Amino acid sequence: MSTTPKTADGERALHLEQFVPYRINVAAVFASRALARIYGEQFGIGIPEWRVIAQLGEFGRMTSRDIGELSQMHKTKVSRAVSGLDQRGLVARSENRADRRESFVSLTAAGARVYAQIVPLALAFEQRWTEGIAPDELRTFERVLAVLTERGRLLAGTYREDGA
Amino acid sequence: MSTTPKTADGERALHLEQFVPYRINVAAVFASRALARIYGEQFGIGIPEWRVIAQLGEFGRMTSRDIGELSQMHKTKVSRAVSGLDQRGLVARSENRADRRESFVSLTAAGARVYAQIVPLALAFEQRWTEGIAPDELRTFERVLAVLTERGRLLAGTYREDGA
DNA sequence: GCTGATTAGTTGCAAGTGAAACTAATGTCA
DNA sequence: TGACATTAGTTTCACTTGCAACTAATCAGC
Repeated sequence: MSTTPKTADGERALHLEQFVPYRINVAAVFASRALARIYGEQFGIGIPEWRVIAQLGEFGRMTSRDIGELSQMHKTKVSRAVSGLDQRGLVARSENRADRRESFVSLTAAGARVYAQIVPLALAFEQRWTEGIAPDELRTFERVLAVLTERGRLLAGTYREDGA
Repeated sequence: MSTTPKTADGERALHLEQFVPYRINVAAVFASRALARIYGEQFGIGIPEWRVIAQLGEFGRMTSRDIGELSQMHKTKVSRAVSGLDQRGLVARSENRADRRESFVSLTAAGARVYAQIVPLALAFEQRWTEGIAPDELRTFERVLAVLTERGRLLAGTYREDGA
């Protein structure tokens, strides 16, 4: 694939359309946009809200801090997403008497219904998106993706989107 | 890797941390952040500006429309990036007498110097980022990424970020 | 148990974003 | 030639975002 092109003076040249950080970004934008359509148009839910719902649906009651850590979101993003979902009655907050700084967030019955409706749509999207790709190639893809994610986290520096 | 987990009632369950659209997004965010550090801190340049410079450095004089098409950016994003770079003297605009709606954009000498400085840094980043990954695995990764990008473009609907 | 550091979460603010409307120029077709 | 559609690029607007500052609560060490 990349044949390490060089300029006349021996320097390696850059071709944006082959530059992996750029390419992964473009792919991510398309995937996000397609997914956002699904839960945006049909449920009026954005990506941060979706991530909150997904975490709560999977793990049950948890704090905003844990939601942010698991879903890789900045604490302000989590805060706003939870507030919005709370106002719309999809999640409920309950005080933690043992530590009154934090509060537990959980899906309401309405929120659980939304979760149950979105999950099959999300999985169907992933299915259509990766359809026809050989399973072993997909596994390789996912393995490399995991390496790049972890190394990217380091190269991005001390910053973590959960705010620490 | 993904063993297609199911819930008690036979429905496939969703695990966000294994959900490919989510994972690719997280990886993209880390990569963008790390790269943005490089040309942000050292050159005061953001991602859209960087993409404009990269295209002009690779292809020479071109219109904003073409820049947007090649670098997958919305025309308003291109417009703002070009304006900013123009004000800072890194690009110049020249009228196309044959079609006065559009204008040609090209790197100035200063812009070309910035380009020449950033390219090796960007390539070095990519190198560090993908270091240690077996070449054939990386090729598979890139091939699958290309498929996902193209299919994502379709699944995202008629929308194209270049505005058409 | 008191003082300073840390943590969970919220809010103000400035910057960035895309959709839609807009301007100016060009293309199309009768 | 004239009327209408299309295109390149800009601007306006509403919305999202992350950072920094903030509040309230808990922890650490003496």
